[in-house]
This record gives sequence, C-alpha cells and structure tokens, in this order.
Amino acid sequence: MNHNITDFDHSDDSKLEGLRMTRQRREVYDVLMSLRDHPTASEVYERAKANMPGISLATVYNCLEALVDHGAVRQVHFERESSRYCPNLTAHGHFQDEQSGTVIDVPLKKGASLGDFLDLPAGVQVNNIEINLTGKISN
Amino acid sequence: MNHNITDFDHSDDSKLEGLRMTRQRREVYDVLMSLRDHPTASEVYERAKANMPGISLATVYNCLEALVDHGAVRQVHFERESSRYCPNLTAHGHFQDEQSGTVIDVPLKKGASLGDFLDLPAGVQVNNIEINLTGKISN
DNA sequence: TTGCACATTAGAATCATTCTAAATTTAGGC
DNA sequence: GCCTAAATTTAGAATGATTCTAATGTGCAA
Repeated sequence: MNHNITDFDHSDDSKLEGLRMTRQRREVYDVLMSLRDHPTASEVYERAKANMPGISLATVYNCLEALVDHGAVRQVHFERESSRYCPNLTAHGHFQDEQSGTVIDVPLKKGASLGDFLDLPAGVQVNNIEINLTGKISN
Repeated sequence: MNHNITDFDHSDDSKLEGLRMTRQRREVYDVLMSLRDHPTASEVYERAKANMPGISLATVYNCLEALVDHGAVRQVHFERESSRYCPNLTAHGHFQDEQSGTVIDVPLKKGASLGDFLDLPAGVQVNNIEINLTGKISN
C-alpha cells in the first residue's frame, strides 16, 4: 500500500473550494475532520502541532476564522467558554455534559423547521442558528 | 401620595423569595425588570449607578450571578460577546440583529416541546436550553 | 517564473470576567 | 431594638481567550 504519514482522506474537500489553501489551513481542517469532537482553538493547536510542529496558535485562530467565514466549519458556544469548532454542516444543535464538558451533536428531526416551534417576528431574516442544551447523561 | 425617588413597583418579587436581599441586588433586579432589553453587565452597571452612585462593577457581576443561580434571571450568549441578562422566565429563544446588536425575545410556539424537533440521545437530562438566532430585520 | 495580495508568526495588547482580602451589611436570635 | 455570624460589597489585581501589530513568507493567476 505504501502509505506514509502525510496520507489523509481528503475525500470531501468540496467545502474548501474557493478558499485559498495553505498547509496550515489544510492541517487545521484535517484535525477537525478526523475526530469531529468539538475541540477548542487550543485543542486544535495541540493536535496540529503533532503533524506541524512550527504552527502557531495565532495561525490556528486565523485558519479557524477563515474556515468559519468560508462556511466549511461552524462555531459552537456554551456560556462564555472557549469557542469550539464543528465540521458538521447539517442542521443540528449541541448538548454539553455538565460533568465532563463533552459536547455532542443533536440532530434536528427530519423535516423539522424553525417556524414549527418558534414565533418569529415578521420581517426577520435568520442567517445563523445555535441550539445549545446543557445537562447530565443519566447512565 | 408622598412618593419619593426610592419607590418602585416590586409587584412580582416572587422570583426573589429565598434569596438574601441587599440594596444592590434589589437595584440590579429592578434595572433588569424595568427595561427588559437584555443589557450586558456593564450596561446594568451604568443604569444602576443612576440610582446608586456607589455601586461597583464587581458587585453588579456578583448580583447578576446570584440572580442567575437563584433562577430569577437568565443569561443570553451570542458568540463570545459579553453575557446579556434576561428576566423573561418563559420558554423562549433570542434573536440578535447583526447591524445593531439589539436582542429580542422569540417566543416558543404554544405546546411546542424539545422532543418535537430534536433527536435527543437516550439518557440525557436537559437542564438548560439556549436557542439563539442572528440575522437581519428586513424592513 | 514572477508579483503581489494575502498568510503566517511571535509577542504585545485587549477586554470581559473572576479573584483577593479588607470593610460592611444582612438576618436571626435574644 | 441589639448582637453576632455569615454573607456581601468593594477596589484593584489577576486571569485567560482572543485579537492586534508589524515583519517575514507564500499561494496562485497571469
């Protein structure tokens, strides 16, 4: 097979089209795609350093911002904790376990739409939605 | 009538029962109840100083935390902006206008419940929900 | 291949919030 | 009403995530 350490499944790079690509942006995006566990910028930085020791925290922030602005990645915010990053672009919310801080995706039910449960005032154009739940996992 | 400057409509203080009351907590709560416009801690501080010039910003933070912990007031978070405070305890979300930053309440439709639109994993106990929309107001 | 607009970088700066420790106040029991 | 313990207030320092700055490096269209 002859794989080496730089091999990576870049199968769904369509989200990156039109974004000027740099080694750092590639690495940051790959970090997010490989675990999909809502890391903070610092956590992305720690992981990215494994493959790219010279990358800086400022660059990780810049790359994450570029990916978010490009629509390839979404930010998740609980309270005023560090921003977390999520490469799942389908409609979904998030749940954070109060004990561990772990964040998981919560899919929207098929066919559900905002207007079904929210009384939106006339004339508002919604560009972004965050649905964030916190609580405990019982068992 | 013999009213004076300290008079205020304390009609719905039931939310404060069981919370140790101080002049500062009273003032902070009254500030939130009188405009109900989702001010930040600094904005609450500015308004509170009108009636209570000596109050400190640290105290405003402490009072807001006490009110939140007591369940008399809720926090609202957009991105990593300053926390905002909302005395509306009914089930509702928030909409922020991208231009002005203004935040308004968005009521949940009567009878709507979480399980209607979210595929919650088994065994999660939800203690808090934030539904935050951002966008533009067209007209 | 080249030019240059855009990216990366280290370190400083920012800013909301929390912490610290001393002075003050609340609420309950007498 | 007065006393006391425990909780609260306060100014200022500390924290920590993020953004800014300005110098250096690089992707990519022509």
